[in-house]
Amino acid sequence: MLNIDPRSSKPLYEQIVDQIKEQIIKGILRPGDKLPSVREMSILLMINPNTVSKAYQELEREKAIETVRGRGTFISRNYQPKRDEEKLQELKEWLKKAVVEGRYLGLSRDDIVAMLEEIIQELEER
Amino acid sequence: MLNIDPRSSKPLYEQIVDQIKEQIIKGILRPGDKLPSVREMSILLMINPNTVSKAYQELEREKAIETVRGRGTFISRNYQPKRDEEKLQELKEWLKKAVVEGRYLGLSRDDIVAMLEEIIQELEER
Amino acid sequence: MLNIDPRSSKPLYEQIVDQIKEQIIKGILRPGDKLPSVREMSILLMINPNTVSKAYQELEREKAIETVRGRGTFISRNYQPKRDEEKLQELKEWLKKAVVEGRYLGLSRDDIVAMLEEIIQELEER
Amino acid sequence: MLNIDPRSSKPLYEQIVDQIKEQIIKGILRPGDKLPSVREMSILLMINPNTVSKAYQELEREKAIETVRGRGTFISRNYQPKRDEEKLQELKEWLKKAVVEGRYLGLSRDDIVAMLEEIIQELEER
DNA sequence: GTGGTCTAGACCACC
DNA sequence: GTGGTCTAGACCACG
Repeated sequence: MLNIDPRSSKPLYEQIVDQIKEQIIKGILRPGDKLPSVREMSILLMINPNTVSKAYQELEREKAIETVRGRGTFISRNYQPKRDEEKLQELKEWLKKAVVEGRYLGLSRDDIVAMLEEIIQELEER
Repeated sequence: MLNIDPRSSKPLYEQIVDQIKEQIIKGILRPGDKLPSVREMSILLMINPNTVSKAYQELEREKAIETVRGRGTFISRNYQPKRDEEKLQELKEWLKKAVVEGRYLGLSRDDIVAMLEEIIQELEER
Repeated sequence: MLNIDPRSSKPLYEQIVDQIKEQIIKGILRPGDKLPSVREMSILLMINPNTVSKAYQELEREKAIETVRGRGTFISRNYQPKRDEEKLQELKEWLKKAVVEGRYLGLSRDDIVAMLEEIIQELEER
Repeated sequence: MLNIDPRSSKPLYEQIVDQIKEQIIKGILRPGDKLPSVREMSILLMINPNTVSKAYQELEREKAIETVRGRGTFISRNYQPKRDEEKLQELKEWLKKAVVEGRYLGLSRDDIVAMLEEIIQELEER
């Protein structure tokens, strides 16, 4: 279900967070769906439970998932996007980094826009 | 000249690297321009010379700058972009992260494309 | 395990890099093998951890080793050699330097070729 | 006559030393030939006279050139190669470095030997 | 003057 | 436990 690479420089917990959010966007995970428990997930991914726990906490903080005591963890039903200036800033940083790097790789302005659109396409296929 | 935030979670040396690359793309720094010496820059930014040195070495590795022994450090004159599959992958990761995050912030597909174009615009103003 | 000479003019970190690469080629270190941690190695070699760290980072940049977060550093499993024009040029420089020097030492053309073959032999004994 | 690159990581004086020795081997410079004075050379190469001086001193130490007071500097006539264990060791280091690097670039044993022979060829063309 | 290397010692994020 | 970052301060080669 998730694809974790322990050799990546991206922290494990962040890989989990990002991929779960991606799957929610894609519709693979839907509101109300149950996530594996921390313990199950840690076995599935063969990583430390603390790491999974940290990922879940982060997702809960962002209101992407909800924990119901004694029942488990679920994709949020009533998720309401709200503008978060900080996140928005972060988002722009990523875009800028991509553009600067793209320029260095010899990409044209259109190349980069096309790439972005392709990525959006992929995420919305379903 | 550079805008360093010691409280950011992004390492200081990486902030330096990113900003210098950004200024090169923007044309603020031009091929052949001399950068402040490691010592000067460390005073300007009020950080340790070793940190500046690390940033310069990283930039040199990426061929963005060149150091001339005993003379100083300069923006590369004949930089030739070359396709680097890995860097390209990294770039896509950033874009994807931006898109996923954008969705979570309630941005539409067009919002994000518009944001990207705005960022490109800013970088190419000159 | 490694043989470091603090009096050599070759930087310590470079000695480490070169020797580890040599041991990988020789098969003494094999893909998946764990390297001593930075701290352990620094104690083994009686040098500063930062110096070991610098060596490891350089090796990682060259994809000779991989670090797994919180677990340690390992010889890369799936290293794929790729042609690198620059490295190749460097390599030729070393050969040329050896040839010129050899001539000055009174070695014949065959002497030098024999020496090279002997060195290759040594590296491939296992 | 000489081809100096101030941006190279190889020290200027070493570039001079290496190239002069190379030209002697190639026969471009012959025993008895006069070298430009330190001052002339420094102007030719547009570098600091001290740097040229350091190169000449090194060449003289290696008995590749001789200085005749008031007359100038000349390629040695009576150069007698003698085995110098230290130099020999250095030479082997270069060869080894080339071999290790070559392996990493995916070169076969024969590739490397062929490269060496090609380089010898070039040096002996005249 | 320049950058490169090294040490000692500290703090941090991640697992 | 792991490696990554940063500081302070030193020494060195090079030009």
